[in-house]
Amino acid sequence: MKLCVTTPIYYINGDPHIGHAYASIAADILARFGRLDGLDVHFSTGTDEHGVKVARSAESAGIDVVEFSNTMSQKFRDMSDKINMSYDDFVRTTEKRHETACQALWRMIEKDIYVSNYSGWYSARDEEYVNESDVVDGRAPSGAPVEWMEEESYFFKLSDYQDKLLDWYEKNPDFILPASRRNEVISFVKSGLKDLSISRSRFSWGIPIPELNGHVMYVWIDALTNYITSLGFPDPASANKVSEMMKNCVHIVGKEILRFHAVYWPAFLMSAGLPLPKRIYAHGWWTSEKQKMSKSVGNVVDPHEIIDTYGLDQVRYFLFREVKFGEDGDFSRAAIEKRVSFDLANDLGNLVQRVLALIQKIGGHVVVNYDFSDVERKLFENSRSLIDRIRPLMERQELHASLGIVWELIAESNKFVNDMRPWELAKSDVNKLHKVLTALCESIRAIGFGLAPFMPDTSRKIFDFINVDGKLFSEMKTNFVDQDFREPFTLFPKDN
RNA sequence: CGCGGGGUAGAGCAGUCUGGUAGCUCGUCAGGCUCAUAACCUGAAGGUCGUUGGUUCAAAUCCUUCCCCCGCAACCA
Repeated sequence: MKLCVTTPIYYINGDPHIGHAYASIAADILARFGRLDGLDVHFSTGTDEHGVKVARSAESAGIDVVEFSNTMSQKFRDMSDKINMSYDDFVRTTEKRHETACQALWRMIEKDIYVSNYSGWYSARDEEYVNESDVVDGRAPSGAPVEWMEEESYFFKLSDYQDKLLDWYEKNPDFILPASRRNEVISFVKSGLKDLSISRSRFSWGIPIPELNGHVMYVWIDALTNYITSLGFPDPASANKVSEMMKNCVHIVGKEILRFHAVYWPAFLMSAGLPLPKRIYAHGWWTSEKQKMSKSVGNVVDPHEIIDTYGLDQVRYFLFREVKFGEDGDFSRAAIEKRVSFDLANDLGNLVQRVLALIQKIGGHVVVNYDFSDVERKLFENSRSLIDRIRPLMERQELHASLGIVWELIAESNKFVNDMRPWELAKSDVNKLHKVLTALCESIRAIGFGLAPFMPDTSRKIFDFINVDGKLFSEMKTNFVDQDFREPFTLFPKDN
């Protein structure tokens, strides 16, 4: 079984912020879950580097556009590494392989392409077309005057795909999630699709259209194609991989770019005769301390800063526990501090600590005993079934709910310790004590696996405590054997 | 009258389809327990379920009036 997971390719016009990290971590969680589940995973991310805005930013910074792109792209790569992202490939749209892929795709959809004139309100000062609804009194939002402009452009016959797309959405009701977003897309498509302008001749920082001087591809084909560039398209040797991976592909996107992925991209793929992805999942946006993030307010959350302050796994956990994936949420210091203290230190950290400390007290050795009574059996079964209960949630990208299930097991385990009072069993019933500890080893291992996609470092530490390999979920089906355990250390120290 | 979602305890939400004592998580207060960075248990406070009128033995739930909030409304990377 194959699984392809993608993040958007990030536009390099600004520095990475917590929103970029959020999308990337979400995709990383899905990719890690897939690998632990034994799937053949391809996980790609990258940067989107063409367009007039980038050319202009480079110019105003007095830097060559290629050098500018290198620098900015590296910032996103640094962010990806900072968040412990397990990507297999980082696609830059300025790479030669991507130019090849875009031009090949262009040829494959050429039957749906025609030349005409693109017209719209153009702001010479901003060097871009302005959305008609944003033009007020002949001025762009920037205040610059606009004029009606026409230029030759190539168009994609998107209008021909309206019915095919609606048919696809109907036959694949989970193609777009969450459902509320799917409804928006469907209503948009039903309102009627216009053909899409897919080239520009007014600027040159882009991918040249094959055998056509003076035109470069305009955003859509250039950007969206990255997903198959990463799979080796158009190399014939990769054809099978492209096809199989795309069928099992989950695109994580921001809600602001949903339409491109849910309408334009499937239309291009249909036109090219390539398989459509399995899922387009639109995530929400974060506010910062209840306010929209903006440079002028000064509340933009820098992933590096926040990770240095709270720790990587703490941040990864917070982002996917605090808010239901797909909805908007608020990022606040108070909220993350509370989650770290209560959920991580008190619930999770303390569970691991109290159990392993107990084992140390009895000499660091557990005599495994699966001859359970009903109480231990219940914890054992809930532990062994953990991943099977999470899997259907992960298949629908319900990341928040998945963590909720893990915390249910953590709570159950803590309660189990309270109820069984193993510190007393150590004096009264050693045989029973080892059954209790065996059940707790099972639950801690299950918790480690449940956390593994979300908090890889923490998970690794837990596995090391209990001598678990931790590479595949299938390990959870094996019984523990008698063994010695080392002294544990505190997973989430509270520094007053 | 563009399409859609929503207004339920301090916060975030479920419940509305298939009417029947208003629920979950977190927070607050009091007690118990304590192996541990503690957790758990017991009890308590806190809601006229946006508004108006109606149907009904009974309405958060069905019908109706009005108010408010939020998405989407195409070239936005």
